[in-house]
Amino acid sequence: MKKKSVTSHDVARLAGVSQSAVSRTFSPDAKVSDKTRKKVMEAARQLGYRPNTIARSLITRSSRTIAVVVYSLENPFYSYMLEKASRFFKQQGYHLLLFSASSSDGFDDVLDDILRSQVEGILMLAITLNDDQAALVCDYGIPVVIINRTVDYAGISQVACDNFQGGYWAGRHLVSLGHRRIAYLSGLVDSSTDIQRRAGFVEGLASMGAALHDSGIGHYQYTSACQATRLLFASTTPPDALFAANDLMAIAAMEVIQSEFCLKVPEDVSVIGFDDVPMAAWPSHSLTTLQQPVQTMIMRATELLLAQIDQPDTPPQQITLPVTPMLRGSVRRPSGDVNDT
Amino acid sequence: MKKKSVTSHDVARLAGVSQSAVSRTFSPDAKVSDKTRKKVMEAARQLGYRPNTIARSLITRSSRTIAVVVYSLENPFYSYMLEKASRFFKQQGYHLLLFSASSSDGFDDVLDDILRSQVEGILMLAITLNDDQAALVCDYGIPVVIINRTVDYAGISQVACDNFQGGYWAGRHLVSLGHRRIAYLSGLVDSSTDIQRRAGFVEGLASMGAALHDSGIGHYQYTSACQATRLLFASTTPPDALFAANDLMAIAAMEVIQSEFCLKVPEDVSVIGFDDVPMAAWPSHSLTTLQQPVQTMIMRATELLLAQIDQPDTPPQQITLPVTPMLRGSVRRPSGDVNDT
DNA sequence: CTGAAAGCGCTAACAA
DNA sequence: TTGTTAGCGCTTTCAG
Repeated sequence: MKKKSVTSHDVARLAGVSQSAVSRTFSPDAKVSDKTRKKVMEAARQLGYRPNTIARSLITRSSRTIAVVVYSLENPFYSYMLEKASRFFKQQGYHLLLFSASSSDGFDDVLDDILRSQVEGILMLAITLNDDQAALVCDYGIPVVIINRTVDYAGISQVACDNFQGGYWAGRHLVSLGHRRIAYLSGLVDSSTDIQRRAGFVEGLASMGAALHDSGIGHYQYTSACQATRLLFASTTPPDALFAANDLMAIAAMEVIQSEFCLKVPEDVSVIGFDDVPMAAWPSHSLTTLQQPVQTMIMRATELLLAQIDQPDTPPQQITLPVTPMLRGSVRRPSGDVNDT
Repeated sequence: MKKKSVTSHDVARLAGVSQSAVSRTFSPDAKVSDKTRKKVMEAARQLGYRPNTIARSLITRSSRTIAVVVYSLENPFYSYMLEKASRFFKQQGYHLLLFSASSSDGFDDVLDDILRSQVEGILMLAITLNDDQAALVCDYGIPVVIINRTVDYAGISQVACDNFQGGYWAGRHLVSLGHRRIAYLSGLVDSSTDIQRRAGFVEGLASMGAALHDSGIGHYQYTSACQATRLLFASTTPPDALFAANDLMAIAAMEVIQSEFCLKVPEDVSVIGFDDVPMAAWPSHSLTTLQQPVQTMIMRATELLLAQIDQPDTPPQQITLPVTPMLRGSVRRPSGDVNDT
């Protein structure tokens, strides 16, 4: 447990070369003779030398670090993204600095923290920026890509899915199945995804001459969704179909519906989710849901971020990807000829 | 998108003070007159100044950054830990640098990367170090805490559960329930957790006069566990009880058993898992499992790491916490008087 | 309490 | 190709 700290000087001394020779040896685009390099490498090995990234960052003004901000990792959808992002950036030679933020209140502090850490880009998973925050980051000239949340600020990139369309499909599908008491289980009511999914859903219902029967709020979380479901089904006119703003809540709802209200899915109640997390396909859930192309989303987001870092004049983009309905066992089978979108 | 970069000099100039005054103002233990501080703060605000963490780290030789290495985030057990760790360290003023490593092969590169980044501590989730790696880190004097994996190297701290005891309980419990064709579903056969759980299990069986009937390997993953389960149950003498090395695999097994082999859990097959991830308690799984005290584990680990950073003479510790059997619906009810451990 | 000066470990001109 | 020389933006003595 000796606190040493081998510097390039030490290596230079041992190798009998200048300190810059050492630096060059450890620089990607070296211009060093093989002889020098060999000497340096040997000395470095002997001393256990490793270049100090911090010092390097200070002078090159590039930390090769990305800040990833997550809201919660409870949802496998985001832990999957995080994992993928981690591998992608590592492969590109970037490090990931992980931040978590509960809400966009108090995010000011987190943002301040991020800005001090000299990251070269920010990837936000399901978190948004308010106008001041957006202005701040833009002013700093640091690229941001927001996944699954929108922000009304040109200059900030975002990657999301067609939430409206997904909601719309869900609405029409449930009506087409003959449901009439159709409820919506919100995530966070002020999140853009929730707003869009809900709007699409309501419009989908309307397009079939139906309307929203009831709704609850599940905060995109399991336990909260269970609670909301209890409220919904304790009503004198409980829903016969439910569209939840994400899979985690849809599954929570199914658990409550089946185990606490002794209703059957899909016989008594149809349930549709959103995301298509791996779990949704497990036989015991068999959740009909709207698939978001996670892989594509994270790829587009990470590539976009890198592009903006490498070429600061790359224009920010708002990318919207299509969702795909995944028909599984949690909704009734169509009874007869309904023409569905 | 202007690439500025306000330094303490700029602030000093505007505030009409020296650059050191600015530095002091932004140092936690400042010794600045209120008048100066006020001037500095005003100038800083005006310019949007934020101290450069990198420069600070270089001179203070402390990055206030912890490296967290994860194996996979598919298992909610670890994504939960990561989230908790993130919040804890943030609260302590530390940043988290996220690394992922698939196996301990090729971990050399990751370790090299970590060492270069001047982190002050390393937290490893379900990944271990080989002797060389352990020696290397110790030599660098950088504290490491390994969660859920052991390493034969004094000087490295580890936090884990009594895996042997957990396996032992599972073994005895299944036999006591009258099972005789008892199988084990391995995670990664060379992981310490798997080795210990299996050993405890086998010994538990033996203590009741039973022996392992069969086993499979599920790599701690869902899909792999499904595959292993298929093999196990396609046998002419399929198991009537299964102990899986983690919950994810136990759930995978139940899915396959029920949906593909049309067997009932627990009537035809009893299943026991390990971890007690939140999902295990969901009614549709209702998995009997051995609870690891995640909260405690992560607390102990993070506190230990911090202690070792703050006081380098803090001795490394090997912490083993007890596991708690959680009896749920995935195992038969005891039929008669069995005396269980 | 404040400013001047000396670096932290490294990269990047510039000369040799 | 190499060594020499300036710093990167900050903290930290050390005088004043």
